[in-house]
Amino acid sequence: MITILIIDDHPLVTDGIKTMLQHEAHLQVCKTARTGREALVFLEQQPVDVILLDISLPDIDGLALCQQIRLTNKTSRIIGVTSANDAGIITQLLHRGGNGYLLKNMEREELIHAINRVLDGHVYLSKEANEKVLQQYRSLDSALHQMPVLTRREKEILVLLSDGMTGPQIAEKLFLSTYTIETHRKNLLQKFSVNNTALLLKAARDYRILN
Amino acid sequence: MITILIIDDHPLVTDGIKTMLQHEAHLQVCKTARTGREALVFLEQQPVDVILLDISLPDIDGLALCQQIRLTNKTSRIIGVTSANDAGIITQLLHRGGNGYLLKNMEREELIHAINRVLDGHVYLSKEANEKVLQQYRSLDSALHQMPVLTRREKEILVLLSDGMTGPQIAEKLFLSTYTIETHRKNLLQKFSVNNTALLLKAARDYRILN
DNA sequence: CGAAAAATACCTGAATGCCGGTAGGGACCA
DNA sequence: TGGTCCCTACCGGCATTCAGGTATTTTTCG
Repeated sequence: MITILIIDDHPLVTDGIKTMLQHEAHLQVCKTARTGREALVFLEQQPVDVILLDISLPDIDGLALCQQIRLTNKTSRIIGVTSANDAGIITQLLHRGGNGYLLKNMEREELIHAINRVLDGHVYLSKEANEKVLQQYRSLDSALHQMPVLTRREKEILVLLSDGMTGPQIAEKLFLSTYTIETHRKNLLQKFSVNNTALLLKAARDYRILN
Repeated sequence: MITILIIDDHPLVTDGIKTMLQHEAHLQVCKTARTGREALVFLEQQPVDVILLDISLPDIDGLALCQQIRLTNKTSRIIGVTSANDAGIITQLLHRGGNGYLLKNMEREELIHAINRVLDGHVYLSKEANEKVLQQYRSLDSALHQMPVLTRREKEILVLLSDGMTGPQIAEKLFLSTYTIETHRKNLLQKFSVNNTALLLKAARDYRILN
């Protein structure tokens, strides 16, 4: 018996999914939660095999919830469900421990197929969703995703920042003025279009400039 | 007829793949390239349906090459092939326009299945590769050394910090006082024995609490 | 050589982070 | 019913970062 948890605040959606699954004897929806908190409390007492998570919840950040579920729940398979077909969400979801991605206008067969796939250890992405990702690259703004070109000094300082060193500490280590370090940091922030060091390091990892 | 380009600098690998595909009448390997440059030059003159790209090339960054191919080549399906089974590479590959991910120790059937899937508009990830991602989370159970025990609130705030949010921003999002957020941050810093947020996030990743 | 890029350094003001506390209320449990 | 967490909130003070600049020197390269 495969247990399923549905997280969505629209009864219409949860009912629809339950209906889709009602003739599958081995699939049992053991709980529907309307909020992230409700889901987390439930999961603490009773883990499930598959979690269908509405990412487009208005009151809570679905992506953060996915990551949070993953923190304490290593074996569950999480499938993100959304109506908003935002391309960036997919890689985000995988980043945060998701195993699949479905659109709300899915067919019954696709839902069941997706559940089987993720239980089998695969990642399942809906065809429509994947098309959106490809469109991202087809569109012109892919130039925006261009990897920033960093100078030697900038890379050096980026690494030291990722080691958690502060500006003054780096300055001392490299026998430079603190002003100089801050100038380099400023240029790094600008090149990555971010506004704090945590985001800078995150972006640098995304671009595989940092580990 | 489906045309295939293989990019790999090991003849052993390219030959192996060609052998796997030789009895498939509709699949034709029309070119093997040993360098990224060679592949790009070829693609300018003759686009192909499927590209099998060795990501673990020593002389060139395979992920960057994937992105570069995608910039000028919108319809080709790109499948990353690697022996190094680094979990982080998968989402990177998708982020840069890849459509699939295979390990070099794949079976013939899996290769053909993957080609069919990506041509069908899906994303294909090898089961083994996906398992690695999941292992990241499972390894927590056998947990390493003294991993700090975090409360629910602390985990939540840790995730938001890793998104680059500042204290005041998190406070606003969670309808809490800035003081409260800073208290939680303070406790997190103490639990991980670090003295700034960059090191906190680094440590949390080391403990596989964050991605 | 000459231009462009990179590296260095400085400044100010505002915002945020870090460190050392303290402290009340609620939940859980022996 | 008393102890122990957890969550919440507050304070002062100092350090650091961020966001705007400007400006000089050194390096790189056609």
